Amino acid sequence: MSVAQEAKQHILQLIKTAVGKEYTPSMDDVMRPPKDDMGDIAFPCFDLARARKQSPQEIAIELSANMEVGGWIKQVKAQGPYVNFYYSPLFAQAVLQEISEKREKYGTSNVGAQKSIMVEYAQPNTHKAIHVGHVRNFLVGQALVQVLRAQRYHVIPVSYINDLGSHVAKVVWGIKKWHQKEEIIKEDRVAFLARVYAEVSQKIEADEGAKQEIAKIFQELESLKGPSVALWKKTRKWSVDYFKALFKELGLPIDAWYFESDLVVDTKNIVEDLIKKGIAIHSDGAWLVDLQSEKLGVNLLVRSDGTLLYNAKDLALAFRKEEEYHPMQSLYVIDARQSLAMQQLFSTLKRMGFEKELAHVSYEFVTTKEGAMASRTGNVILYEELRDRLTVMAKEETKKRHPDWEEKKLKKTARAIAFSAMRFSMLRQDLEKKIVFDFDEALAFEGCTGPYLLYTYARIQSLKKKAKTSKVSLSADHLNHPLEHALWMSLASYPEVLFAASQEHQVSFIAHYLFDLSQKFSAFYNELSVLQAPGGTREERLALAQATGQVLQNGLTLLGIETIPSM
RNA sequence: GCGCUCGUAGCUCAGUUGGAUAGAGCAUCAGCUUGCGGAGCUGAGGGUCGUAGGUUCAAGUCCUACCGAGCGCACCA
Repeated sequence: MSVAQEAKQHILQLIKTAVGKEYTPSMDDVMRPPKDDMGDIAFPCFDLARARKQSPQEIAIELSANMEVGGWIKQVKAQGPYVNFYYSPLFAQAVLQEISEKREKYGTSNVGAQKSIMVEYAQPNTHKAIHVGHVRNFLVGQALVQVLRAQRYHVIPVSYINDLGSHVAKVVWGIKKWHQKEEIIKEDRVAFLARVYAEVSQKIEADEGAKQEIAKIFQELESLKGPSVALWKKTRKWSVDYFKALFKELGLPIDAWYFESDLVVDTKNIVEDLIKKGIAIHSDGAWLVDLQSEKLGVNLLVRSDGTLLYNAKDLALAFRKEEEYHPMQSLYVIDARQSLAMQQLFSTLKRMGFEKELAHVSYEFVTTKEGAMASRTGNVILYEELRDRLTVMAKEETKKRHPDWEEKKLKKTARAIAFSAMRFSMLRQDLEKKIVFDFDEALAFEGCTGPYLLYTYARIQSLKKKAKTSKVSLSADHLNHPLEHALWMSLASYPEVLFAASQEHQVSFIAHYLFDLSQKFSAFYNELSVLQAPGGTREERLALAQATGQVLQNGLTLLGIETIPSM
């Protein structure tokens, strides 16, 4: 239990004692007052007022008079209908001590120690380009995995590669039709496939003959027999190799890879079984599971030409995962547009007797100002373009500040800054809100951005270096200034933020917290001198700064953002 | 038509699960460096929280209806 939680428990005990036996307050009954000068923890007396038929103001006065303060609690005060508690320097000291002892472990807990969770994310389609929409999925998935691991959940992150959809058949057809003899250089392979995909999508709009040819290729690919298979294998490998390199570049944790093309046999067996059991029914030549009684429409599994649909293969995937890892819970980090398909999947699995806990971690997609991105039309902002523009800009800015730095250091720093900007902009938004991508915003390094957080961290490192002492203060008696108080209160709350993020699958909580913490540190740093402060104060402020640096690093690491000592 | 999501300052977003006077960033304007890193800090202006009802001691938050935007709803993934 963190110091902050312990303190809250203590306060709950005080309240319980003062109120009497008929009442046991819970963690939810106490809150943060809206302003710092109102205290650190507040207890509203409205519920008691109703039970006792007494005014909440009177109760607040009565309760606060009946409480013994001491230790971490400096003062208890009735303010209107609230009882407000003020923490003492001993509490601040305990927080700083906890951080300096636990270091990179500060904020973690072991609530997940007995639970295994599989997290499926990073599900790109081969033969298509990776755009900033995919990037949101990758980075959210990565951060979620790391946040869950910080609560000691046993997490199995997996990637599912869609290498067999009708989009693949389109590309294979397009190459055979128009690009059979072209030599594609290695660097251009992935872009070439994306170009062909857009080209085919546009040209065959009303071409029934072409659609039939593509359907035939699809059948060949699914059965792995026929003249198109070799070309599919070759181009598929181009994409998969590219994904592996890209995931490595982003440092995505992935313990298992699944491929759609690898699930065909399993899927056919499952569908057969569903038909036998009467769960799947025949309709207009296709096979489907009727979920209308659950208001989920129909789950279409097999086309009238006998080929399999994505939803069917997802069933096989679920069983494959279960066989190989038997996780207690499975999370699917997938675009909100697939909410219905997800519900259909879960419902169908349930009818098949699949009993594990399943949940869709839904996030809204990324659009441009012109509207949704679609590989079909080529209206996309590619990952590489974003990365390269950010990197160039970060390098220019860094060079301006450090003309003496050598190329290697410059590059490493610029990369960290660029990636921090990209990651933070993708992670700071609530998952249920779409991101309207705008290059001007994405390239901003000021305000609520990744580079601002790195900058705060770098300043703290510089401070530590200049202090020329590794001695850490064990007291906090002088940290009474409102700016210092706000800072250590914020440090104390980090474990709770982390916990909430892990339970609600909202990594944005951490992003907002870190920004707020940075602002509080900057305000403190700007107003109060650390190195020039008198003896005891100097040591304590250094400890406060060091603790801030530690928490910043912990949080940034969970978000996948690498800190740098200077920038 | 049915379903899901969203609507908070000019723009982009928070708002700790119903609590005290609704907060940040960007943009605009005015300041701060012979003091630890100005990618920073301080201040100002800017709000009928989409609209109308309801629930209650208390509503940006919950309920209902409506308005607006986005997405989904049988052979795409």
